[in-house]
Amino acid sequence: MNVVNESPRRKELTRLAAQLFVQEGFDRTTVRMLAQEMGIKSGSLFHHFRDKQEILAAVIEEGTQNALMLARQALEECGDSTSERLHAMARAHLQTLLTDRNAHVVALYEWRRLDPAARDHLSHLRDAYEALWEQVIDEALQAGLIHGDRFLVSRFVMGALNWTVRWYDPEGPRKPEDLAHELVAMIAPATHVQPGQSTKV
Amino acid sequence: MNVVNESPRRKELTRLAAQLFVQEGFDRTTVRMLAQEMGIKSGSLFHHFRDKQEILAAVIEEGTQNALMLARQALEECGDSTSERLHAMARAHLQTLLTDRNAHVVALYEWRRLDPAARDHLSHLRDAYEALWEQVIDEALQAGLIHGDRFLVSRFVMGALNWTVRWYDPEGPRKPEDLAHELVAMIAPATHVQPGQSTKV
DNA sequence: GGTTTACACTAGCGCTTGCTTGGTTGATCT
DNA sequence: AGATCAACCAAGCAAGCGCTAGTGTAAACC
Repeated sequence: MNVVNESPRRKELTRLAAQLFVQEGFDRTTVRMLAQEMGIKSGSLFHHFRDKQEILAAVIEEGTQNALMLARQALEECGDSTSERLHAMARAHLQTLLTDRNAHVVALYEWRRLDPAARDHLSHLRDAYEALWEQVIDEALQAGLIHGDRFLVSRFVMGALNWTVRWYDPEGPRKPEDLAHELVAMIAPATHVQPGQSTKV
Repeated sequence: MNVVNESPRRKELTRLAAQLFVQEGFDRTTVRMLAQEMGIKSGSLFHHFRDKQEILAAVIEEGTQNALMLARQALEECGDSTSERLHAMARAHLQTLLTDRNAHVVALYEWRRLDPAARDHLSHLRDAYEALWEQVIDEALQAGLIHGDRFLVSRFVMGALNWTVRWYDPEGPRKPEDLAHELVAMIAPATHVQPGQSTKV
């Protein structure tokens, strides 16, 4: 059984699984549905994954790794100002929801279906991501850009962002950039944003 | 089959079902588990509900009706100022999450498990609740209390609030009142809050 | 006093589930 | 040419699923 490695085939299967998990939910997605989507028979599935749980864990790990990487990259590439860093984080978050939507939706909705071992492992990844947010929010608090309780503000912001998967329509007129702008404007109204952009209301 | 009426027995069963749906998720909760929790045999369950779907719909309807009622009541009882109305809505929302937690978590997490007919019926209820929010946010926008896009701001606020079920600990030191205060302070920092309370930071 | 109603029971049908088993294929390596 | 190995398949098992049929019983109603 090809349980340990990270073959390209396994990656492709993980991507397909994410799509099905979003459409049907984890519990309603049967191994036979997964196999069919992948163009193989259900028995063959267990050559790539130890069990159904491991497919879920693979989907979530993939998505979270990706988000973490993109957020770190966004922070490195943006300017030093606190306002720019807030923007960069919000934009990166929303862009991953756009480009890597399935894995993220699964991570948000099916987290509780993970068994304790997988949950423990993956929560470290998630904590690393949330730590990035808390750090940037800390900076914004110290700079007087936003006000309030560190813990509560970061939870509220994460909530507002994560909730977007429920209503955001990538085909609509609003771009991730617009949402990020609006969110930062909402919590830090006095902010001067990136050069070249006016503070729209 | 006692499918139509709203017997007290049925209400009690709905409450128990909500608890199990939160613990296990809808799909993982079997009719046998539900029956055992209710102290009856699985066959007897179908005297009270047509099928398993109907139990889910009952749970969600109960919770949403409740939230809508409490929000309307809160708006009637609070003062006329926009700031007070914002506060009242946030406080009411968080208090329902505290007192009627199970039904709300089910409504948030298991919405997609509803069949189309039930979803259609219940979405009207939910829309009525969200309309209350949009109305209050509209007032706040017009009063210049907060700024931004009407649609986006209300979605962000709903997200921040709904997300609280993921991290809020009712046993902890923070009261719903505190969260409501902090949220309003975050999006409307210049607000003068209720008499007798200082703007804490 | 007979009928209806509400609520519960027992027993199990028909089907689906995650997963296993034992074996085949075709490419790659030595 | 033989060995190795990932990838796949056909067949099916044991368990569990939602739900039904038919029955019992005590209280409520006419």
